[in-house]
Amino acid sequence: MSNTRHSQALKRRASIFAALGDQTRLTVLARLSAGEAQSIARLTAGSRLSRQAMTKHLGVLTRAGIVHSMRIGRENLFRLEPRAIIDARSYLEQVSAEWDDALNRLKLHVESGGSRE
Amino acid sequence: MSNTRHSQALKRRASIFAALGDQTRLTVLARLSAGEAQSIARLTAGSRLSRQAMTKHLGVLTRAGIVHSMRIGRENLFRLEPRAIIDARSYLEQVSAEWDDALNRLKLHVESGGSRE
DNA sequence: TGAACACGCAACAAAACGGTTGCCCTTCTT
DNA sequence: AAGAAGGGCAACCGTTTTGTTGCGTGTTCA
Repeated sequence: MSNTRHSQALKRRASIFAALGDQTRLTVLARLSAGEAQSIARLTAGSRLSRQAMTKHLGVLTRAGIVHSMRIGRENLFRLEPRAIIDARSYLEQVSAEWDDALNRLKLHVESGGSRE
Repeated sequence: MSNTRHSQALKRRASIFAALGDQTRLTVLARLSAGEAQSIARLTAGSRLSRQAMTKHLGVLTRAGIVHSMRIGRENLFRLEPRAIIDARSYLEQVSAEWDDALNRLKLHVESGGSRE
């Protein structure tokens, strides 16, 4: 079934948006969007969270593909992974484009006085 | 504090993304992006959910400002509200732009052989 | 008018979420 | 070698989310 593949894409997108749906994680993202990879301790320093809480948030972002990490010595450095962001962005572009199209069709429809389909 | 206003914007954005972070709601959005306002019963018909579950999902989308409804007779019609979508989209554009900038700066930095800061 | 339709509200249960605490291990640093 | 720094793992807890069920209300239509 092509339905299955479709459903997988949907699930993945949902997980990306879900990962973005949290203040703390958006803040982390803002810090990482500066480009520099940062350790858990460093990311924790700027917030009121415990290190373990931050670790969990980073886990959510990682599983959603928004971020990825590499171990360097005793540190675990996290960096932004823009592919997921770009995917989410293009999805929203698509939705709003479809909506615009629908609006334009409706407007034309009304102006032309048509009533067929 | 300007911090408070900032935090409010963050919270709102997070709630928008959180509302998008669900398969069922993404499916609803896809249907509504066709442009036509649809009733709860009609939206429910295409899914395996109960009407009440769908009602709750629509509540989430409504509170996030992604959708709005109007009562017509005995029906409650829901329509897409693109402002929230556009806001979310522009945020993602901003993040990926910042990230691109960071990458470019890094690349320039490496190529020029600089090591300061 | 009465049945069918569309919906709201409230109570409830199961699962997911966000966060904490305690303990342990590895890696630096002195 | 010993302490400090960075972090993983698992158990636990309160809250939120997601979904269900039961029941009541307004609307449409034959």
